[in-house]
Amino acid sequence: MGEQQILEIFQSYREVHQAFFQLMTKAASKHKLTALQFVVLKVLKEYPEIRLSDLAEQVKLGNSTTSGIVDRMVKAGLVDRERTETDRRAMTLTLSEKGAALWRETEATRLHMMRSLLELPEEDQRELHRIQQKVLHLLRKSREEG
Amino acid sequence: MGEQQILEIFQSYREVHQAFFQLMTKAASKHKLTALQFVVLKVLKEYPEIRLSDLAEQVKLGNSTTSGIVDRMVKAGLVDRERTETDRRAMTLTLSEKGAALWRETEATRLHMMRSLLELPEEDQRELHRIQQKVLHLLRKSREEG
DNA sequence: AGATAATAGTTCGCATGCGAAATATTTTGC
DNA sequence: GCAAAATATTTCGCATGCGAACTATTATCT
Repeated sequence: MGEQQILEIFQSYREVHQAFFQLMTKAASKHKLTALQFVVLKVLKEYPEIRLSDLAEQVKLGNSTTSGIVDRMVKAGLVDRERTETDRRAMTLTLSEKGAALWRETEATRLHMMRSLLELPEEDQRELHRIQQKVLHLLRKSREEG
Repeated sequence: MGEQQILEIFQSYREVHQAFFQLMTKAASKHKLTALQFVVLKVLKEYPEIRLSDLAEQVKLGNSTTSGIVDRMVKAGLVDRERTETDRRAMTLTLSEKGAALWRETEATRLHMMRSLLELPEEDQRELHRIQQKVLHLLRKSREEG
């Protein structure tokens, strides 16, 4: 596989990633949310009282990035952010009343957004997952080796 | 495929994309470049006198994003940006002497960076490409349908 | 217990990334 | 040939995204 092919894979990943992101952005905007706020809303619904670092882990983002996203949601009144009782370094995140209500309103939008994606055959999903893991492994190995 | 699986695919794409990006960032930083400057350097080498919109097309980015990237490269003295003779709306982009020299210096780094990636079997590359196209198609269809 | 190390979040500086609006130029319609 | 539409790029506002530096708190080591 030559340099050209590698660059093409790199760009094809960015294309798919951005297409995904734009699809979610469009869906989220119906509720005056951003794509990541849409995702965070779901995580907070599933994991009440989650810590910021655990949320970051869930959404596969760095701490500082997640902190910013949460901060904007707190300012918008969607999330309550309080110091954790048992560890006063940490923050406990919970959906506010407004956030929980908004989550319920987004359900139809979520299903509608996913409609087309459901068409990807199970077989392809498995293959995609398998190769993704392989690629991730190679990339991480390469990164470690410097 | 449920909502959960879709979100997982979305995140796995972001993970691979970011791993790629970080690998390139690390390689590029050896020459005091960013990942995208690294890519643009190569495109400008291959397509001298390219227009900004054609460069944007090549790297799969929007015009405004590409404009910013090029602007920083012009300020760094790597790229010459001039009004196109035949169409004074457009800009013609070329590597400067400094940019061309830097490009030559990056060759070893490029090859080194790609080393691990070359291990992905041809079979997997083809499968990956096939499924990527399918996913992209589904995403675009979904986007158009609103 | 007190110094030291580790951990959790936030803030900062920088670079993407987009769409919308603005500017300059060219093309089209009549 | 001139008004209107189309096109190329830049600028703007906003939201990611990262790592490094900073603050506050907790854990560890002796």
